[in-house]
Amino acid sequence: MYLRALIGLAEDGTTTCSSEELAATAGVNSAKLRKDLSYLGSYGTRGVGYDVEYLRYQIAREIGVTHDWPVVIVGIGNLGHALANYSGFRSRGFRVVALLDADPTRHDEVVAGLDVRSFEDLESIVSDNDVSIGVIATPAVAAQAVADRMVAAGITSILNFAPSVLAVPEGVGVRKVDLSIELQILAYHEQRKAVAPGSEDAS
Amino acid sequence: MYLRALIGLAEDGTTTCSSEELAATAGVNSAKLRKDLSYLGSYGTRGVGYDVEYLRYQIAREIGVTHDWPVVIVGIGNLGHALANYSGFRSRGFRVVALLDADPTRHDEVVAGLDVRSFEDLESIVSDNDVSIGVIATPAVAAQAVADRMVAAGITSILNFAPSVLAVPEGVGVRKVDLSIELQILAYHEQRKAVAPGSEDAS
DNA sequence: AGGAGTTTGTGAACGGGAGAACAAAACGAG
DNA sequence: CTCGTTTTGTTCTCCCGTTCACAAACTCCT
Repeated sequence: MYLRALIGLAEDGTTTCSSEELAATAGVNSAKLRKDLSYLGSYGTRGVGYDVEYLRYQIAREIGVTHDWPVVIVGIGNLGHALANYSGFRSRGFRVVALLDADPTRHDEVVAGLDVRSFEDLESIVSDNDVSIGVIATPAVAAQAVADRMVAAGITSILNFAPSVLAVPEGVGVRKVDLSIELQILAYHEQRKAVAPGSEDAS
Repeated sequence: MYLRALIGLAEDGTTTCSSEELAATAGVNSAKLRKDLSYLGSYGTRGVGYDVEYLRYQIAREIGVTHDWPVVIVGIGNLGHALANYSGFRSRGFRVVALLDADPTRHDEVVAGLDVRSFEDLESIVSDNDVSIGVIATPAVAAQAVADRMVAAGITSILNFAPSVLAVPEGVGVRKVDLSIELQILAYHEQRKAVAPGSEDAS
């Protein structure tokens, strides 16, 4: 998030910024921002602030966006389709090297300039392209099997969009994004507002 | 998440479950699960466990999924397209009532059985359908303007997929989902593994 | 009926993140 | 050179979520 904010500031022509400004742009408290940055090193100048370009480079280096990360996406339904086309991945240093789907009827399609290939090709794609990150956009029932296969093929980080809990070996990273749970959280607060307008729930 | 897990158990024919089982299914600690459920009330039976159907209904009622929530999606690019078609929304009680885009060249399209309409129609759609939840799937530069317009139209909960911090008045709920930040977090841990294999960073 | 075995609900301890506050450092004016 | 101003880096404190541990409560078997 700080990197995003810094890129925005750089595009606006800002060369120097204080923790207060950067924190406001990123939407956090300035003390928290300074503490977070201090874990990376001491890249600010007291009395002056942070050099936007320098800090931007340091954060980018630290979090690894200087690399180009190859990614495979499994499950080319609606969501997989959108992820394959999502420009935010490319601009953040991620390169989608393959789209896989278990359904043979989808293997004719070309999505985002890539052939949709058979899930059976996973192992060769992973080893040929040195892929370490996989994205699961399948239905929930298939997610665990896909994850197992990914791990066996050598993938060590998984981004899971299926609404299921994945069991993976030690050392494999998993992050889960559940689109409808986010909406449910909003709906919950909406309901609270409607049930007890302006007052705390006491039942 | 607990509701998801309960639905899964119900589909498997399970009628009763212990906190231990449900916690394992949902991927959390059993003590945490019991404490979370205790905030809703005392719906379990000591020595027996929880009745799956009963608990399922109680959670559904509490979080508001018994309602049918109308939703508008603004920004019908790749992501908006996928969200409009995403079956997970419908099955969780959300109904997409309109798709809006500021680009007139997109107004011809029909996505997920709905016409893509002009962003100008926001106010009438919101009042006609009593919409309180809006989804922003626009580029980052447009997000704040869309949010302002949504708030003015009467929307009180916003799910933001654009990578920007939204400023909204008190009382308006905002949740942010940033797809590429999730990948960046995975890439960060990947880099750490590569730089210091099997050892802690000490620099 | 009574005891053994389970499982919930909750009080207490632990850990970690977030904000307030302050010392250290840099810069500029006189 | 010195003093005042600004802003970082860091410590201290507070608060909240998580986990442990145990009493209360329920079932089943004898």
